[in-house]
Amino acid sequence: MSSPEPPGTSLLVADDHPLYRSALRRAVGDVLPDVIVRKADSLPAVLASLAAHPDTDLVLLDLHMPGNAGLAGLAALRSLHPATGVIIVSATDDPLVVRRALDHGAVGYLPKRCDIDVLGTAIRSVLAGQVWLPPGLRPARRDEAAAGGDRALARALAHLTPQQFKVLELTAEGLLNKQIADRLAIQERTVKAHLTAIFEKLHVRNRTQACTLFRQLLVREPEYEDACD
Amino acid sequence: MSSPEPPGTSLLVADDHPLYRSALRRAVGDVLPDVIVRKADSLPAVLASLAAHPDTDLVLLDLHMPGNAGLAGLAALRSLHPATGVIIVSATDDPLVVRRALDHGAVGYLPKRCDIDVLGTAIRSVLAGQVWLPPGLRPARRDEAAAGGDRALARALAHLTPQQFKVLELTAEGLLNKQIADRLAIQERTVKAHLTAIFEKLHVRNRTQACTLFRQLLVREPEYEDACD
DNA sequence: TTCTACCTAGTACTTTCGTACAAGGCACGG
DNA sequence: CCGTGCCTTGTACGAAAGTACTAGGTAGAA
Repeated sequence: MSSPEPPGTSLLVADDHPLYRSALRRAVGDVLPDVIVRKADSLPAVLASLAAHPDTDLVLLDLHMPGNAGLAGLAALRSLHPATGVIIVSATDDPLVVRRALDHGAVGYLPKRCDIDVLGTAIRSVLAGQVWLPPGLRPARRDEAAAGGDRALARALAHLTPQQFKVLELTAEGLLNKQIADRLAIQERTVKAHLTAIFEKLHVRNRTQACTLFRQLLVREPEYEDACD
Repeated sequence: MSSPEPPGTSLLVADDHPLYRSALRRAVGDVLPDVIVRKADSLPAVLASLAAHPDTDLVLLDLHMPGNAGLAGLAALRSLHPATGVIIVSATDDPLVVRRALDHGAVGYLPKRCDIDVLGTAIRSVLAGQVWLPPGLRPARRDEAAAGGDRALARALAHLTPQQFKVLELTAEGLLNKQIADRLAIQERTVKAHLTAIFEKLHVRNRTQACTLFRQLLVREPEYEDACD
């Protein structure tokens, strides 16, 4: 606690809104000067950055950005980089969304309108290995027993390999096996092999049911009146 | 306006919570004494009641009840009984959900904690042909231009025949054509015929995509702390 | 009655999906 | 080096899905 963060700590800010992303990055830089901060504006960019810097300790992830509709991106991150922590940054403060994010392995949840000092507190807590939630949402942490199917879903998704995850995503978009094969530059037979493994891991019997499960990850963006950008 | 409701007006209260259902029914009876009020505790019960009483003018529909996850029940009602008005009664007051309900043909939205006199006002407004929303949610009515894909989805779903709707529901549950056929006591070929028609009406190419569209109707129940029952 | 929409079912066919079993290449950690 | 997990592909097959066209029965509306 006395040495807030080790020198090698690195962090990734993922938000598709340029102004907010910059503000967030600057805020982090102010609060934690010794931390390396990178940026990404889309989910592919996040994955690319993590691939290039596997030692990244923490990602501040916007729930809604290109290539990431809802919790799917979080699940993908958790599946690909289990060792990297994820704090969700979202305009939503629906307790249900918060709890689902935690179920899927987020270690923090940051409403977008929080203060800078809160930001610092949250990041330090998380780097210290704790889960951080805004004060108003703390109770959400407690109904773990009453948690819906998201726990099981998260566990199952975590067992998917990266390629299987991609196949599942494309399947959920309604693509044919052949189309998926073309997109991934592999044979259709390989797609089928992946799907068979996916079905087994998710405990479903066909692509429609797998699609249903995966679609539960999508969280709709609430539409607010204030057009502050 | 001077004669609030015609003598033959009939109304259906659909809520799976017995206490709340009774309270709602009594409240309606107090406010509108000349109205026939029926009750239903599940979506099948609602459909059965409407089948028995096609002249029902208005349904007070809970968004979450057995057989009805989210907006699917509303869409089914609108598809089967276009002439019957529907007021959504829900614990949710998410503006997005409100607007989606309106997109799918609801003519009113009633938060569960509203006063009795508000209830009367709402019902009278709706019976007079107006759309009624609680004061705090009126703005939601205005962003019709910015409406998401729900308008198009609602239009497409409204064109589905009752049987097609059932087939789509079962398909979205991940059932095989054969299983759907068994459930509906028809031949598998007939199921396929329905599905082909459904795909065309929804402008999709296979069951996975149709399932995706239909699943957009599901609205998650927010989980509140108060366990008042 | 005639028209229309819906539900149903048929034949015949192609395409897609999914499974079973086997196996080579590759990267990584013990 | 060896084991392990992942990705890939193969063969072969059966099951399911989807299309195209036709058509009878029924019920309600014009």
